[in-house]
Amino acid sequence: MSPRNSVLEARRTRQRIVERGLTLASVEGLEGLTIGRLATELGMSKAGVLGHFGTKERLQLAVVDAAAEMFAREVPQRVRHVPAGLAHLTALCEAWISYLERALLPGGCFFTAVATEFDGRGGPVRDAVAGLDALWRRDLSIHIRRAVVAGDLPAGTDPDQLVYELFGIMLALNHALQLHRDDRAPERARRAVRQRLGSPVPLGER
Amino acid sequence: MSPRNSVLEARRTRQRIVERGLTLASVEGLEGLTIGRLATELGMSKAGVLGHFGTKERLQLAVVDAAAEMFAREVPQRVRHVPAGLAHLTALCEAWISYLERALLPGGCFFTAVATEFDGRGGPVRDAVAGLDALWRRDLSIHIRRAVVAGDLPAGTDPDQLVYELFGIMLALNHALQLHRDDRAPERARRAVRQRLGSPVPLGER
DNA sequence: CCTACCGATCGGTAGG
DNA sequence: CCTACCGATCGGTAGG
Repeated sequence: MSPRNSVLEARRTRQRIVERGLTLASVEGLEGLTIGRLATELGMSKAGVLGHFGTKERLQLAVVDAAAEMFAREVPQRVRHVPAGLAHLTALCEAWISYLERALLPGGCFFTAVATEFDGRGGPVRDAVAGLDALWRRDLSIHIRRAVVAGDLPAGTDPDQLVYELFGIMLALNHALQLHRDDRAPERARRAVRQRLGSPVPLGER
Repeated sequence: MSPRNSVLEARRTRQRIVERGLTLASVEGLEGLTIGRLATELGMSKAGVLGHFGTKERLQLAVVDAAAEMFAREVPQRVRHVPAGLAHLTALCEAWISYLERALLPGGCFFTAVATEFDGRGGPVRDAVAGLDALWRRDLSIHIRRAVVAGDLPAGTDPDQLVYELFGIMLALNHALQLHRDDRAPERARRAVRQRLGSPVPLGER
């Protein structure tokens, strides 16, 4: 309510908190993300941080939203110009691998971390993560179906099976990168994707 | 030091603590495993619990050990009678799937949970988990090499690539079971394994 | 193995 | 957005 802080400035502060929270949570987890530490790192008071959200759970949900936006920006939006079907699916997988490889967040894939952290519990955070995961699976599934209809994937392809296997490839990539810092893992992920989807059309020929 | 508590009884108490700790940690994580909660659930004092380990970190390491023993008992030891090579590898994968499917621990695979929880940090707990993970990969790799030498897997097979893909299948299984309670996931895992290793020898013909 | 205690930190609130 | 504060819980220690 200080006259120096306009609504716009408050919104910017909120965004700063959420962005720092996302970075912190990727390493410490969403439960290990504490208001006190966040406040210290931002040079704010705890009450100043919490005031933007009300409760820790709503802060966690805001961080989940930010992670979803980041993933959308880095993966699906990067390839939105690629035609639907197999080409799009292949481009999505490459963008997904690249996203994990570049490690934009220090703790690796935020959703993998939060999914394993919250999968044994109930509550809105778990529901939000599960919902986003399901949405993403559906996106992949749609492109697989298109590719099958177009004859670019074998007619007998089971979309859910392929989604399952693609998820496995990416989970294994995140695991190898984060736990073993194995820099040959991205290459293995690409090989595994290629085996399932075929070679991508080279950039120059698109 | 109470005369009623022999060394043997102390060891049994220690085991009770570790077992309960393993169950708790599979849901709450190794950091979310608190000495106070463990004490309450066991009807003990905090000091009584901590006395067996000295520090929380050593309690965490004891829980990691117990998880490794459980996994060894449930997966490799169950198939130790199966001949080395492809048959053994196939049996290992089936035991691994079955282990995840039966969900002996309420939070799913302990190592997946702890690996993602600690992969962004340093310290002995992370090192212990990374070491066990590497050991398990090596076991799988050895059987793959044997199978290639015996001509049961294609000559060009890259062992590390196959280990990578098998890990992905199991990580995806744990993910689907825990986050979505998707009971068709074990079937998908089996199909994916079959595609890579071929059909297992039926039980009756072994 | 217990009671009794320590300083630090947790999420959150009151009041401005 | 701040200071000042709340009860609860954290990991850990002293002493028996």
